Amino acid sequence: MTSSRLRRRKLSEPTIARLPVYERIVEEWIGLGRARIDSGQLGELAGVTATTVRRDLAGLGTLGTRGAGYDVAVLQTCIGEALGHDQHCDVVVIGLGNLGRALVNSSSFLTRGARLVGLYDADPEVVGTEVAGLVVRRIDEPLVAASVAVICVPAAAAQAVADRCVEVGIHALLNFAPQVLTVPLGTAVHDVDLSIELQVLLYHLHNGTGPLGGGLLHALARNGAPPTLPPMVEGSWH
Amino acid sequence: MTSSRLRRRKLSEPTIARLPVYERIVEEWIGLGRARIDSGQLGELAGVTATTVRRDLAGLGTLGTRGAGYDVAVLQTCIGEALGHDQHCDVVVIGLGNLGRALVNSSSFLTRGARLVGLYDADPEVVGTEVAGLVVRRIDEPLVAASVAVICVPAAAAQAVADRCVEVGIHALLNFAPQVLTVPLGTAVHDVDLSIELQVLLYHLHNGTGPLGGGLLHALARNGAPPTLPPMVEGSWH
DNA sequence: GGATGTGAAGTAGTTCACAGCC
DNA sequence: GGCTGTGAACTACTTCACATCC
Repeated sequence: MTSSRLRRRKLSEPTIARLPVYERIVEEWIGLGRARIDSGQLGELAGVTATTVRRDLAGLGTLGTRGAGYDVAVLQTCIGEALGHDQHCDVVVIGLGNLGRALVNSSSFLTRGARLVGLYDADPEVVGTEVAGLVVRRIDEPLVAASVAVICVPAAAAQAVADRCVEVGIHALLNFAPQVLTVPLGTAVHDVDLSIELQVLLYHLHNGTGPLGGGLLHALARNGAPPTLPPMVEGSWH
Repeated sequence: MTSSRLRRRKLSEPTIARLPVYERIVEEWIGLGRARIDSGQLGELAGVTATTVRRDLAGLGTLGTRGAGYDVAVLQTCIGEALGHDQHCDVVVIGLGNLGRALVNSSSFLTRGARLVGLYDADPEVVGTEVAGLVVRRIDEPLVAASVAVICVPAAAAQAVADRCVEVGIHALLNFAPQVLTVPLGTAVHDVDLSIELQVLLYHLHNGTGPLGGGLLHALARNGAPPTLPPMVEGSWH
């Protein structure tokens, strides 16, 4: 089952962040019944160069066939294994305002490799209701055992929530609150700040090279890639 | 008003993404009544090294005072100017499901430099209601003039929405749908995939250096920074 | 022929180390 | 003394170019 040509070398951070993108595209192609994809096609859809795709995938092992591209089933398997989708990771979501609900109801957020095991909220109106198949518990109830906590509470409440996570042994936090969290050594916090994405876009609109025509594109799309693709561009600067 | 020591050199992409983080921290300090901050403090709160902070800020001009750090008011002004907060940018949000609502109601998303000018949704239940001070319009009504569209519709609807944005002259799209968008040259798409953040975290949990203790931290927090800071770590790998 | 996989080159970003100024 | 600002060194990532294999 596990491909023998699998390699377990350490992947670079940018590569890891691109793997979920490749995975989604590959699954789209599988859904469309297509059997193979080459690095040029995958790169165009993912917004990166063909060379980058090949280097990223080569890091997982010898997945392709020279002259014929990649088998999408092989890619799905190997990318999934690299991301740890063969194992399950227990996740609790704390805070079920609009953002928390958007995440737990998303088709893509908690699907692969993650298993939702607990929901918590402070609002008495929300506690006791069922969201995404789980009953929401009071935020001051004991947290169930989990590996990851997703923090979607208001900024003012985030630090207290983080403290409680640490107490019960959750050492990986995904923090959506715009609030710096203080945690002890041994706990990892990853901040996701949705406003940054818009801020960066605004920066480029104001300071971009040129008045929003090709100039912006050069700033936004892949760095100085020649516009080989005639009618489309998928800019994913990150 | 505008500081004369302002510099307008081009900033690197990672620097631009860190400026909103510095801005938020500086504003927190202003709210606390503190007058100055040094690169070490700012770096610790932002999860980067002091050197990185100094290099980032030096890109905006000569903002600090040797021996005394930075005046928080100066930082707020200069970072705000760099990000274009002195100008306003018209933004429409399309799709008012949980994610769209989370964004327009967020305290930080549409505050600085952006002005919300239109909301659109397909659901007849939602159309006509008021959200964040604006009446939601039908998604097939003409879009108002804007510079940026934030796309929060389901993946299946995203391409049609993008096409309509391009038609009415909106050439900067912030796409939250897990869907590759095809747009003509001259339009910039920036994809935000919330699931990637969790995927990357899962990768590190499964493949991290060590069994989730200090090992994970080293993988997640600033790359190999010596643990000088005694009780806290703010990991922000990105 | 055609597309992968990869050494080599190039580019971008970070960190070091210290001169300069308060 | 302390902290900024920055050349220089270093590290990481991307891109080029091509040998390799189907």
